[in-house]
Order: sequence, then structure tokens, then C-alpha cells
Amino acid sequence: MSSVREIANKLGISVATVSRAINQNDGVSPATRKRVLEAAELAGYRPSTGRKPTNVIGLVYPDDPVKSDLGDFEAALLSGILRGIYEKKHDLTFISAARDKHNDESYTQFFHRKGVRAILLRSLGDETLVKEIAAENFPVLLVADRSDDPRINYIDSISNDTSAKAVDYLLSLGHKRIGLAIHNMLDTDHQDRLFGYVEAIKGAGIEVDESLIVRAEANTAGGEIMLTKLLELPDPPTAIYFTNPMSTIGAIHKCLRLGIKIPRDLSIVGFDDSVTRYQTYPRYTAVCQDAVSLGVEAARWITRASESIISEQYREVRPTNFEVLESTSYATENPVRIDQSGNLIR
Amino acid sequence: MSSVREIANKLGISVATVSRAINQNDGVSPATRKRVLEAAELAGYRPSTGRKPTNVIGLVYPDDPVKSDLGDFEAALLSGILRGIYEKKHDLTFISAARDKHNDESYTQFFHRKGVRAILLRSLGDETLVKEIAAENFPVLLVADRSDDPRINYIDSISNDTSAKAVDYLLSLGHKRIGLAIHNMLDTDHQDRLFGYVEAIKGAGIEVDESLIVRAEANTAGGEIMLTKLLELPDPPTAIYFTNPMSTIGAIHKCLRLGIKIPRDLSIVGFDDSVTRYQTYPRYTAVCQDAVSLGVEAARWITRASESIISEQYREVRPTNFEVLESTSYATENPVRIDQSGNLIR
DNA sequence: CACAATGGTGTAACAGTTACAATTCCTATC
DNA sequence: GATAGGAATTGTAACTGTTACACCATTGTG
Repeated sequence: MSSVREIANKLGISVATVSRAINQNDGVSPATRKRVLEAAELAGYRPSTGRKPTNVIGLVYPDDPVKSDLGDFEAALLSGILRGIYEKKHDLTFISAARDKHNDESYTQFFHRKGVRAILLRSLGDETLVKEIAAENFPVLLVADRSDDPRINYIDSISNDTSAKAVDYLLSLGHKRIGLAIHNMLDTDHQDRLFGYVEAIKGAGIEVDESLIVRAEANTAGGEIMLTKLLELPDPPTAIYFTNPMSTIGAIHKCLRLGIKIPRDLSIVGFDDSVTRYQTYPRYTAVCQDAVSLGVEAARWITRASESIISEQYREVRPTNFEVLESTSYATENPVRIDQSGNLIR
Repeated sequence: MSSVREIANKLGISVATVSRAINQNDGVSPATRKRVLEAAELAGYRPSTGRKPTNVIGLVYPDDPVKSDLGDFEAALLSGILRGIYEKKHDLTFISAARDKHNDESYTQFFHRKGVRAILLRSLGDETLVKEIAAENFPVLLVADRSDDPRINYIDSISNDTSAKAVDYLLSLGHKRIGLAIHNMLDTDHQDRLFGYVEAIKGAGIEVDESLIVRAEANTAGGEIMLTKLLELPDPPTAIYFTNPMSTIGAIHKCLRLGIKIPRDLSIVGFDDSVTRYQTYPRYTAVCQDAVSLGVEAARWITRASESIISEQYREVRPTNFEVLESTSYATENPVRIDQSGNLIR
């Protein structure tokens, strides 16, 4: 309950001097400054109001940002966001909407309370939050997701064409049975990859075999599970497209463990958000999205938007690219299989 | 140059109503609120002062936080920090001291200006910054580093004992020539590991061979370089301790590429900040630090410190642990070597 | 019809900052 | 030593936005 006025009265000086002593070291005598700071410390003084920083961007997660650790993609994206924010001389604050927002306040008030002028939003599949915020005309950019709502600005990367290209490439190498290992939470990104796969398969005049499409969590364990599921099929695939870097790594290492030679016995196309594809053996052929530059661009746009109230619609869809490395080759004549007890059958 | 009073005058209502309309949707009629919001938008109104959020922690990097992408360790640490911050119902802001601080303001004023009550500091080897901040009595916790200065609070993990234990383990497996692959920027962490290595080697009555200690950058390329350097020695090591996760990965994959069997031909002890050791083939034996829980504890302490001005000294040194997985075995009789052109010699 | 409750608004006091004026103090010069 | 000039320090007052409380009008309700 201490204020600058209280301290000023106690010391018999003016509030201005107290404010100056606490904030600026110049314009006030060292002796006075010392007295003020001591009195402030004694009284446990903390400023309760003040000038608001004008250049703070919020990074909002609908729920808890840290239910799980920051994965490969999230870390790369954040690197990019920080770089863009830094370049534009802004700051970044993490905000959890679910935890802190009162029910009786608007999002605008909530973000003002948090001292934030504009936000980047990671939606993780749920559209309701971004719609509510956009409806209030608060500057918001949806990052790494898309929406049909005309009021919503977003930046995303699109991987359906490149996914189709990857599958086409496998087809051109003579692969007929191509597996798809996909995240079991279907956000727009993973939907893209599924669409691309289906498109390419159908385009080659092959019927889509549902048993070749498997789902698991996007981590190394999920990669192992999906690889096992596919290789246990009576008629297993000779190539698999893993739509997530971690599941790609899990599958590659499972192959090394089982003695499956990549790409001789099995071709693998993976997915990469940054440079993971260079950090495995063999280096894996991948559909690549550049999460870092996605973050940079997101930050650049939102900093501009935070400076002017009225902003035209912004929708950027960044292409992904397909990079052939060492994990893909011609289809084998003798596909490898795994039996029920996990042993290799040739 | 618009203020609540200006808008109030223009509309012929009181400032209180304007403030309420902008901040709270309740307590003001929908019609008035609409008028106010329209006038505010028209005038380009942004609040210039206001209540300060009281529960914001700054995460400070001395320089640019994103000169390079967030690495394995930094990402895991940040995950932990976010988790701890979240749990304590605080927020986290990224701050770059080098970029934004004016020369004529104190750190205290700088952080107040940034709306931050206490900070976590990543020092990356340089002690001057943390000393200056601590000298002002501003609440600061040095994360993943140490200092002799009695005013400085820190949380760090210590890896010298565990490093010695790892080398002892290799010695017990019959290894006589053990390489050390170390980061070329010697922060306290890497110094620990060097000390532990030297201690264990000397403890076994073996003279330290400087040619077995190599340095490179802490990334996969660095790992490859250091592996190559060591295996090019006339009398190469039969085991190597890599003190960083990325260099460990680089070395393991270089071995796979060269056809060096781990651990039959070469034993490798790596370092791990999170769960990287489970994501290679073979899973590697490692000195493990838990960067996530380091971050959690750091956040817990700094949130408490931000609530009370006077804080007793805090210095926590968390132990690391040694986990034996699949990359270590008995010393080979026939150490592998690499010749100048990069070919394997058995 | 009287009374109470509710919703909306204004007054005024509060928070902290800062431009400008006033004062003090030091220093150089006559 | 007196004095003018200028720098350093401090105070006044005006500014920013928020909010407790009072007031008023309207709407139910007995």
C-alpha cells in the first residue's frame, strides 16, 4: 500500500523527485536518490501503474503451452518468431488464454491487461478461440494453421502438393504399395499431407488401401509403432511416408535395430521442420517446411499490424519443398515383413 | 495524441465511461460502448499508461537470444521455465539487454520499463551483466551457470562427478585411451566435464594425453570433426566422451556411415539434456542433466523472489546422473583408425 | 402508489510520469 | 568579496488512465 506520494511525504520531498529517483538516476542528487531508494525498499514499494511498453507481442496458446515439452517444430518456430520480433525491436510475452482470462472480460481487455498490443496465436486445431478474438478486431495472426473465416489472418505452410510430389517420386522408383504414417491429431498440416498422398496414389491409377494408412502420436515411439503396424501386414509396403520428423527418426532407428537396410529393403520419406533430416543415418529424403522462416515472417507481420489499427487481410501460405537424400531408392523385389513376435521375415 | 479525455469530450460523456467502455464490457450500455469504441478506433487510440501486470518474469539474454536457433538444451530449459512460470500463474517475457537498454538508465529502470519484476538470466559465459544487475539489488537468478560473487543467486547442474563416474566406468571396461570431445566455448558446464575427465584419468594413474582432448563446436558437424580428429591419431582411443548431445549424435552417425560398430569397435559416452539418448541407434550411454526440471525450479524460485523484495541467497547445484545404455562395452583389442583420406583402417 | 433493485453515468480521488518553472549551489570574473 | 552565469536539483502542476462511490433514472414488485 505504498505509493510515491507516501514516500515523498515521509521524506518531505515532492512526488516528482521520488519518481525520478526510482526511475532515472540522473536529474536527482545521489544523496536524495539513496534516501528514496532506501525508503522504497523499506516500504516494499512496487509501482502499480505506469507507462505501458508499446511494442509487446503476445504469443498465445489456447491452453497450457507446456503440457508437453517444446517439440522440434515448436522450438524452430519459436526461434524464428524471436528472430523476427528481435529484428523489429519488439518484445514477446507468453500468454495462456485458458489460465488467466476472466469470464467477464473481453479478449481485448484481457490482452490490454497483459500489456500486449497484438498477438500470435497457435491454435492447435481449435478454431473457436481465434474466431472470438478476430471478432473483437484485436490484431491477431494465426500461426501454422488456416481458417476459412474471412476475418482471420494466418500464415501457414502447405504440404499437399509437395506430399504428392514425394509420393510421385516413390511411384517413379517403382513402388506400388506405399504406406502413410500420420499424426493421429489431424490438424490442417496433417490433412494436407493425407490429401497429397491420396491424390498422388489415385493419380497413378492405384486404389487407396486403407490398411496402408496408419496413425499414432507424433514422436519416436509413434514412429516405431507405425512402422511395425505396416510391416506386419500380409502384403507390406516397400516405401513409407512419415509425416512428422520425430516419427521418421523413430522408424529409421527401429529399422537399424531390426537390420532393415534403408533404402535397399525399405524406402522412407520423412518430414522435416528444420535440419533433422541431416542428423540421422541415413540422411532422410523429406518433405521440408522451414519453421524458422515461418516464425520470422509471422513476427514481421504482427509487429507491423500492432503499429496500425486498421490492417488489410493477410493470408500467406508458404510452400514446402521436397529434398531427396539417402533414404529412398528403387522398390525392392522382396519386401521385408515382421511377424507377430517382432522378428524379421524376408 | 488521443486520450480518454479527448474521446470523452468529443462524445460529451465522462472519462470514466470511456475507460469502462474500452476495458470492461459490463457497467456500460451497449450503445455507449459502441460509440466509444468507434471513436477510439477513429482516433487511433491506444492506452499510454495503465495498471502494470505484477506477475511478469523476464527471460534475459545478454545479447541476441536468437543468433542461432534454439538448441536442444535451450528448448528443454525453456519448456521447464514455461512450465514453472505457468504453474505459479506468472507470465514470461523475452528481453534482450544489449538491444534495448539505454546507456543512461539503470537496469532496475530498464526492467521496470519493460514491465518486469524479476528476471531469469542466461549468461553464456559472461559474468559482467549479472554482476551489474545484482549490484542494483534487482531480483535476478542466473540459470545454468555459476558465479563466485556472493550477491549472485544461481541454479546450475554439476557434471564433474558424473563425468568422472562415466570415465571410471569406461576404465572399468578396460579402456586405457579415452578421448574427450568438448565444446570450444568453455562455460562452467564444459569446464566441469573437463575437470571430471582429468580427475578420473589421473585417479587411475594414467597420464593425461592432451592429444586425446579435442574441441569443436557443439553441433553434429562438430561431433564428426572431433571423431575424425581422434581416430586419425596414430594411437587412437577405444572410447570417447562427447560432452554435448548434438556432437554425440554427429559422431554416432559418422560411425554408422563409416561402418564403425558401436560399441564393438568404439565405445561412446555422450551427454544428454533431455531424451536425445533414446533417439539414436544405438541408444547411447550418457551423462544426463535434466534441463526441463532445471527450468522448472528456476521459474519456481524467481516467482517467489519477485513477490518479496528481500530474498535470502539462493544457490542450487543439481546433480547429473550417469545412465548406461547401448553405446559402451569392453575395450576392443583392435582400435579402429581413419587414414588421411578418411578411410577406415582396422 | 411506495419502495427496492438494477443499470448506467458522472464526480472525484487515486495511481505514476514529466514538461517546465523555480530554486539552490557552484564557479568564474571583476 | 560581490556578482553574474550556468548547472544541478527540486517543486508545481498538468498530464496519462483507473476505479470507488454517489447519483439518477428506470423497472419491477408488494
